[in-house]
Amino acid sequence: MPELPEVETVLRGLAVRLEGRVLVRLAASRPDLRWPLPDLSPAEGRRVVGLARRAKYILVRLEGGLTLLIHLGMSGRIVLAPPGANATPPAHEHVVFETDEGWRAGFVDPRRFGSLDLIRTEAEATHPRLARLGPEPLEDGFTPEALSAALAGRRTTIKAALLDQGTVAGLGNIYVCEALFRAGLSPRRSAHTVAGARARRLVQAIRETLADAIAAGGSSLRDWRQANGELGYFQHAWKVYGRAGEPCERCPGPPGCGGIATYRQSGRSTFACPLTQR
DNA sequence: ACTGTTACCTGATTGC
DNA sequence: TGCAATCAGGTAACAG
Repeated sequence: MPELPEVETVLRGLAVRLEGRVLVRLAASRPDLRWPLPDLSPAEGRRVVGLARRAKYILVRLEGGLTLLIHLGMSGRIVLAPPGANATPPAHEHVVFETDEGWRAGFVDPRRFGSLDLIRTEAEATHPRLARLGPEPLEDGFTPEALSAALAGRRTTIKAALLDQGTVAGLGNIYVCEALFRAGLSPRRSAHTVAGARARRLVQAIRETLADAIAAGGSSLRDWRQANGELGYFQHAWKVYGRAGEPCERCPGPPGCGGIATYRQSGRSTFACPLTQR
């Protein structure tokens, strides 16, 4: 569920309570999420030296060269509880961290597509889940040249290529739809035809979409919340996602356009304006 | 190597 | 109202 802006939002909320603190207790209430949970005892008693994000992963770096690697999957979130708060944990809270200040951070994930690993910090770059990720879209390495090089020769659609975390890291179904709308590119366009001016437009559109979403605290679909319990509000800024049949803001209105179209691409819902996205 | 499909899991919504 | 079918923000494993 959470895509890059939501993960970034969770990370920022979590950092406030974890950075510089000692993790005095880590406890799992089941043996696995998507994969078996690691033995968390090596992390206990260690100080958090910093938090970072790579793609949709949160990296909690601990003193002594260990990193907690968190992925929220489709339904994962972090629920913070202040010291002395009512001890009833939320439903589907599978793992909890407690700091020396008494704050608790619970990993809540009904669908359990999320994951938690404990790895050596020096092995981050070579970890199987991180090694093949493409460039961070908000960093300097994500250029039109890099994007068109990554798309060259690919016979799949631009939408599928952008959902591939090896092309660019952190996009999911919502932000791919939104970025393609902003770029004026059809989700069905062949990936390899996105080069030159189209690649420049797409890089810009992806950057702007993500930056705007982060500024809004992410999108709150259903009851998704930030770590501090607040709702993000970027869902109100969606131009196409979830807006099937509505007129798109770039179209002059009827006649001419049946509104925003929705269709399935590789099992996922796509939303796009059939007139302004080519 | 590349591409599309399936599977993992629960809960909310939709349709009969 | 009840129940079944469908759909969800992700990604790894698989088949072709």
